[in-house]
Amino acid sequence: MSELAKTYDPSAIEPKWYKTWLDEKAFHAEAPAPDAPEQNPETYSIVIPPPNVTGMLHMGHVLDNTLQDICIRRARLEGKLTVWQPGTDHAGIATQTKVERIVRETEGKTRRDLGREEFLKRVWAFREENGGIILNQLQRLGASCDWDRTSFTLDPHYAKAVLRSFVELYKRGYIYRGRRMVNWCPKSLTALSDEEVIMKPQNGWLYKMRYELVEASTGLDGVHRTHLEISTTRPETLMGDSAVAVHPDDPRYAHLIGKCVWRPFPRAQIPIVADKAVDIAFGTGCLKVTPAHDRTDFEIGQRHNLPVIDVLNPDGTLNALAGAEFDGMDRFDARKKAAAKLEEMGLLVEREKYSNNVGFSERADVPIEPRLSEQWFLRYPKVEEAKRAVTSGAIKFFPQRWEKTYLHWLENIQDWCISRQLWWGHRIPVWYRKGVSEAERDYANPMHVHVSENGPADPENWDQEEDVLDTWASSNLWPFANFGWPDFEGVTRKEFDLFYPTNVLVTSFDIIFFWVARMIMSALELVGEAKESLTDEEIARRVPFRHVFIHSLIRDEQGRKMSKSLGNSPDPLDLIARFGADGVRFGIVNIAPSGSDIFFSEPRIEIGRNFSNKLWNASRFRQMSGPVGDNQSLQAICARIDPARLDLFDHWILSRMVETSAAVERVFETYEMQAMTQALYAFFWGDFCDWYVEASKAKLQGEAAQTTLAVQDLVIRQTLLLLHPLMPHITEELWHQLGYIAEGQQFIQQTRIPTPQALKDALAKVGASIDDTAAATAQNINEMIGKLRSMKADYNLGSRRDVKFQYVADDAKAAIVEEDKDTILRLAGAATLDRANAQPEGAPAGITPLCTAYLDLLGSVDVEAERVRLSKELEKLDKAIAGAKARLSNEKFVASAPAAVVQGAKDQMAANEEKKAEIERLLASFQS
RNA sequence: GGGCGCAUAGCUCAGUUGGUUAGAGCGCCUGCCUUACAAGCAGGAUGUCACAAGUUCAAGUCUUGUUGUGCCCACCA
Repeated sequence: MSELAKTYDPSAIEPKWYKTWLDEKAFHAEAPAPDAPEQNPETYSIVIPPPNVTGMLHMGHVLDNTLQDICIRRARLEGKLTVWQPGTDHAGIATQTKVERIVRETEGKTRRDLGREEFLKRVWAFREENGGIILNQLQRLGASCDWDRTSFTLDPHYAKAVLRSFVELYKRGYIYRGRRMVNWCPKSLTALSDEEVIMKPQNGWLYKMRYELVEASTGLDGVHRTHLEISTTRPETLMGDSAVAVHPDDPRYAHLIGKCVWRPFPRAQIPIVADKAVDIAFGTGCLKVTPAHDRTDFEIGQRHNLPVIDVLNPDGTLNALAGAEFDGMDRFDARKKAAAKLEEMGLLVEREKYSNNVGFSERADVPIEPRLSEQWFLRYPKVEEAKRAVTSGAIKFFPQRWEKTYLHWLENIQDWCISRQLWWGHRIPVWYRKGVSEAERDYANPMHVHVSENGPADPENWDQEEDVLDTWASSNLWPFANFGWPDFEGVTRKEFDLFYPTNVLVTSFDIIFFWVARMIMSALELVGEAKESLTDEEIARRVPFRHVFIHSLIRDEQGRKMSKSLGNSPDPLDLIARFGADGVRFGIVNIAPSGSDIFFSEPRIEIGRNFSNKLWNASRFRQMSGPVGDNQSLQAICARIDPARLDLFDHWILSRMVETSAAVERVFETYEMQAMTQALYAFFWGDFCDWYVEASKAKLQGEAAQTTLAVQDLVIRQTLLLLHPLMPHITEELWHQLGYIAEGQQFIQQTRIPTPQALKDALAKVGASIDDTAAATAQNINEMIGKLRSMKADYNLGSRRDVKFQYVADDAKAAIVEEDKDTILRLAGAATLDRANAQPEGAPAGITPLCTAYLDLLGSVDVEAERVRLSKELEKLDKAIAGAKARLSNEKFVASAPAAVVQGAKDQMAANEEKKAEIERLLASFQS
């Protein structure tokens, strides 16, 4: 134990301890060996939401992983066998796009220039180089993951699980091939799921144009028409129009149904069809139908057998079907050109500014195209059970309101397009027979299509499906694939039984659909025997986690999302360098409300750094106050307490310690982590440092010194244990510096954190039970000291220490004041505090819970100022008394309120009236 | 269009099942380098708890409505 430095320097402490923890495998846990005495220890497990393998740590990761680490480290302190499973996600589109860009920039080549095999080599090489970065960054944050278990979604064991899940779901009829409208990203050149499409309001134009009727005619409304007027935001696709639709009940057009209009270019007759999807009230009530390029239009087309005319290439340029003049043109250029051409032809009626929602590709950030294509789809399994998992309570969301979001999504669930036209990912384990064309392929015929984990026995006769799986179709196996599923062998089965289901999933709401719901459904379907439906008991056994802790998103100070392009995302490593990992952890949790979004602000992170320093200095003071005795256990410290020497302040701080321990314990029932930082901050800084330590300074010279130091050691010990999950490094360092480490133990985490009851019991055992009355009296003394300080400040004597006070009190209270006079003098900064029998002449007075105190101004009191001050106080009291009186005189209140509340009001009023009388007396004395 | 939140001090937010005179941090003002800590200490000012009605002995807290604001979902061209 060396002397601590004056200012805490985390850079010296944090890496040192992290390295030691790693070297000693402090975070590693595994199932007990078969011959171990304890075969079924209490366990606690979490799987990390795997970050993208090439990702960089951002503030969202900091919050998410700090919260997980808090849960994990607390579980260790509770003596549980604890596993935090780390790993990374291959992140199909994100990673592939990144490497494609690098290849393009450095070699001027596309992935197709390189070919699939060569390109994948580049991605693996890139992953080799960058794949560990984010994990190292998590280590710098202090994350206590079991790194020996680090997993990657393309590892062989994981790939096996992914293939197994595909084959099983296929066999059970959940996966099928279909030709459907999908969301197509013209930049990434792949299909996307609905969840990967972000709707954004866009300012554009609504074009109103005319389609010439083949035969002009008069409608039921008496209007003679030669044209139909149609509104569209996308004139560039009109070449793909194969009909115009009207509502069947629309009197304006009913007579035209079955007739034709001229599509202007390429000029062709297209029919007018009736369909209820048309909104009579929108625009003119006529809808041009482009089945290839709009979902609704596609459905209308299906109902009316309309041809699908695809005028777009996969990359978003127009093709030859759009006509020679548009062939090869970008879709947005084509929009202008099509509008111009309509205008030339005299068919453009008007163009008005218009704002509508357009779907954008989440990754590439370009407008997606609805596109008809052949894809693999998943009909979600166990949807009903997934709802029941939550409604039955097998899975609980915190905060609970997210359950509604989850259930609502399940109510409206659509089949999931799981194939991606990418190379980086799990290649779909389907093989097509060579020589059988796509047109004649029969998916039910095993001679045409082969689906298995290992492929056909005669691979030379088959071609494997080119597509890979959506990344989320592999990451949804994360909670069970990492604990040995599907082929449990030896000890992994035991591990699975011990660590699955995991206790809690910690994540933010934006991936409830992407990941959380899908994990639940896949677990319900795949963990255990194949079954049509599940009972509540089976659901409870299969779910991947018991709790889902949803935390908020971190935004910048103006409430904007953090993004690279805005440059508003602080670099966590920079913050860690300046404030320490513990400081950043404390700071970010301290500003993270459970409900709404978090507005990041650096000054608020500084609080964490400041708190670290406070903790450090309080420990330093302890070290300087006297030699550290036996601190190796709760019992050893308690044994150093002489119960006869415990004073009011000791009882008070011990009682606050127990209360704070209970408050922190409650936090882990609801995951309201912010409450933990607030409770610990208020207790350690506000109660312990500001009051207890200051009050005990005098005693350190006296006979009670040993007991006082033992109480300090006890409080600091409990604080370190309570704080360790949040601030692991500094607490570990202080644990060792102050001699808390027990014989034969290496780390703080090996200590069982005492429960509030255990603390009380340990104290009781040495005859030092906490005396609540004494604690309350100490509180009164604190209030009295506050009053004395305030009186000094009012007379500009705040910094003087030679101030003289007198007081008037009854004998009982005077005894208390006399008993603790030294402490009061010291903390109030006064020279004397003498008991007087009557009010001294012309001295300003203050009413305290224990006495009326008078400040000796040596005759120089400003009478007028004093009167103003007292009048103000009197006013406050009058208000309080009037309120209490009104209530107490109300019979209904006295009759129906709980007795304690009524009594409280009475006591309060009595005390206030006493105070009031005192003030009135003082005021009167100034009148004379 | 449907759903979910939020609205409390200048700022960011706490405020348990309704129950004394509504709190914290930051910022601001005053005074302190008081021997652990200036990343600190002491003191101080600032609130029609968005608005309106209702329930109740009692409402920041519960109910309804209004306004403002944020987010999620949805095929109005």
